[in-house]
Amino acid sequence: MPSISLPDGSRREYPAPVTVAEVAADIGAGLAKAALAGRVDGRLVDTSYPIAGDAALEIVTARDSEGVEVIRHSCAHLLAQAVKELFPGAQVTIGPVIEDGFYYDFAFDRAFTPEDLQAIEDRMRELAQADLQVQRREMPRDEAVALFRGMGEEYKAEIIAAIPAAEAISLYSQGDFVDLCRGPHVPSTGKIPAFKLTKVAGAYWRGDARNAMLQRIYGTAWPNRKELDAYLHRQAEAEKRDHRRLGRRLDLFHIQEEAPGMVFWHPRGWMLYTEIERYMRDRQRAHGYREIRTPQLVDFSLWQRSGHADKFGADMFSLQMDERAFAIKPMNCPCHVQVYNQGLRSYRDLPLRLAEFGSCHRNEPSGSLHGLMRVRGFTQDDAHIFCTEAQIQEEVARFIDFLHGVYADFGFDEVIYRLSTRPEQRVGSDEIWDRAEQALAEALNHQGLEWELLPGEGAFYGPKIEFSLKDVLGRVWQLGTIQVDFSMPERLGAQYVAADDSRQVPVMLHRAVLGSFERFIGILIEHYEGAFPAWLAPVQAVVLNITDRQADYAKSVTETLQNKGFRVENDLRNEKIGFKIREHTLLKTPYLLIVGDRETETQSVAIRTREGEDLGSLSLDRFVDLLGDSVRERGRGTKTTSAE
RNA sequence: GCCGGAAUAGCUCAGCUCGGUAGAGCAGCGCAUUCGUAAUGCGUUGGUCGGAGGUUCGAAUCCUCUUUCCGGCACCA
Repeated sequence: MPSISLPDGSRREYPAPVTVAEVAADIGAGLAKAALAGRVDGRLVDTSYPIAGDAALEIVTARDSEGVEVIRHSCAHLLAQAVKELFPGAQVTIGPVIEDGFYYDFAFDRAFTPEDLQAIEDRMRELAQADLQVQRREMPRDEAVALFRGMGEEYKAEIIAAIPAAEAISLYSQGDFVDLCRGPHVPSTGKIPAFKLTKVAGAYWRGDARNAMLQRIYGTAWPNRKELDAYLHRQAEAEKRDHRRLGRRLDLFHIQEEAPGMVFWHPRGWMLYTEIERYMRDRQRAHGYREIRTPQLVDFSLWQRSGHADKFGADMFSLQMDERAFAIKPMNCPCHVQVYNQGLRSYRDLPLRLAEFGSCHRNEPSGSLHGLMRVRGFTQDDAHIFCTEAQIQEEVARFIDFLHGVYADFGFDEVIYRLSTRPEQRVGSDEIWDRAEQALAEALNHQGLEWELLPGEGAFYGPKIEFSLKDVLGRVWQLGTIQVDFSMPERLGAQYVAADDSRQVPVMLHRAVLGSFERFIGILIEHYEGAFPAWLAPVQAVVLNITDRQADYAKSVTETLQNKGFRVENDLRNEKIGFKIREHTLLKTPYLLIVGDRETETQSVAIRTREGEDLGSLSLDRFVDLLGDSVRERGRGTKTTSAE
């Protein structure tokens, strides 16, 4: 006698057990058609799920995010079914839902071609059209292992064999296709309305590089054609923001074959870079850091003592000169300890904050290089705080405040916090790790921040907090970090004299706000789509004359603004004003100052923003104020000077 | 590093399937035009087709190796 309560608070009584689909039909024909799954007492189930007793029920449709996930998950199965029909030799493995879509990994003796992909997608459409019933059944584990082994599905059998023997396995079938799955799934293949296969790529079995390479097919699926199109449009928009493309178009930097993973900065890009560096230097000083500079090339033995050689020796650029081995520094920390070690330190010197815009090189795997985002030569806004254990929490808290201010100045306000704890390969005792992990967790809690735990993701010498932010497209980028290190100071002999005259080993906090300048600039380019706020724009304003008659006035305007410290250029070419406006708009210069006879006479400038807004004619003094304000507000500003 | 794809003028791309020593638009350069808010017109320069081998009478095109890039995977001190 199930009594079923619904989200609107109403209640329905049934004389006998009913399925989710039956309740949906009872409520209305429209809902019955839209039902993709159910949520019974909080648990997601199929629409065929029978409810025997009293329960709370929600009908899940494509309007719910879970409903969309069910569609994507079922679409992964549809993909697997199509592949098995077209390529019986392929073995199925796993097919999870991911953001905006799904993928399915197949073991196959060759790679799928783009033509295969098209054929598979066509077949999926036919199968969806056929509206095959999706059926769920359960089976004891060992029976399921035997079933899949019998079908030649070794990978699937291996997955099932890893499930505890006592658990019943749920299988889903549609047509002749059967797959192991937890579910739930849509009731029939016709409920997968809009999908597209997007790419094919290799992926390791169980995500481990020692295992076989599988063929992964990616796809996206949506409740309707319109949402699918909107998604594809978003993808195309994201592509327009690609920093590699904008980097070339805006003449910021380039990378070439002779120096893979290293950046050639052009004047405009370097202006942006040095502006950011100047800002960071200023902020750092204000937060009690002292800047230093340490060597690029250091005897290999230092890296052996620091422990880097053990774990990363193969990924360091090293060379042999005059029977001595050197390495180009991959990190700054061991060098910073050398600076710390000069002279005898007192507890009164702590905390000692040493900062360096440290140029580092790492031989990153060739396949991981990606524009400015992953390079082999980069510069960190690095610093090491030498302090006592008792000072850790306060230092971490101060750092978090510092970092929040910097991110806000760059126009980012959504920060994501993650705490990574001890990895398998590490230095230092468990007791030390306990203390370090706890100190970081407490600092986060003390600041009232919500954070996520990443077990095993810490650095080899200590746990870390990672600070990520969301850009304008909602993509998450990891930038800042603070790491507690109880090991390296000891390994490298750092000491201080405590109040009781004893010799103690300081704790070292590794920290960075932006991470690498290269990567951060890549993120900024994409976040702003190259339309940098005035304080960062390589050229803040450009003066355009209408005819040669105003050339002298245009030059004097340019000079006046340059003398006020602004980055201003002029464009005196004999071109139509519309042409010049178009060019400088495409170069995303914040302010276009147009001078014709009228402006020359009144000693003013007609201002047009890169957004196409006409600010009218202003006296030069008033424009100086306008630009000055625009620069001062940095990335916290309004629409005129930021992305959108 | 692994799987797959790509590399042709400064940029974006065509030519490659079916081998006969390269073509467009934009940019650049020259000339005319002096024109008030997103492309003025005409003319013109420019490439040993990523590199090295091979097949062939002949290779941008076919084969092998290699470098780099792109999309994933793995890695990321």
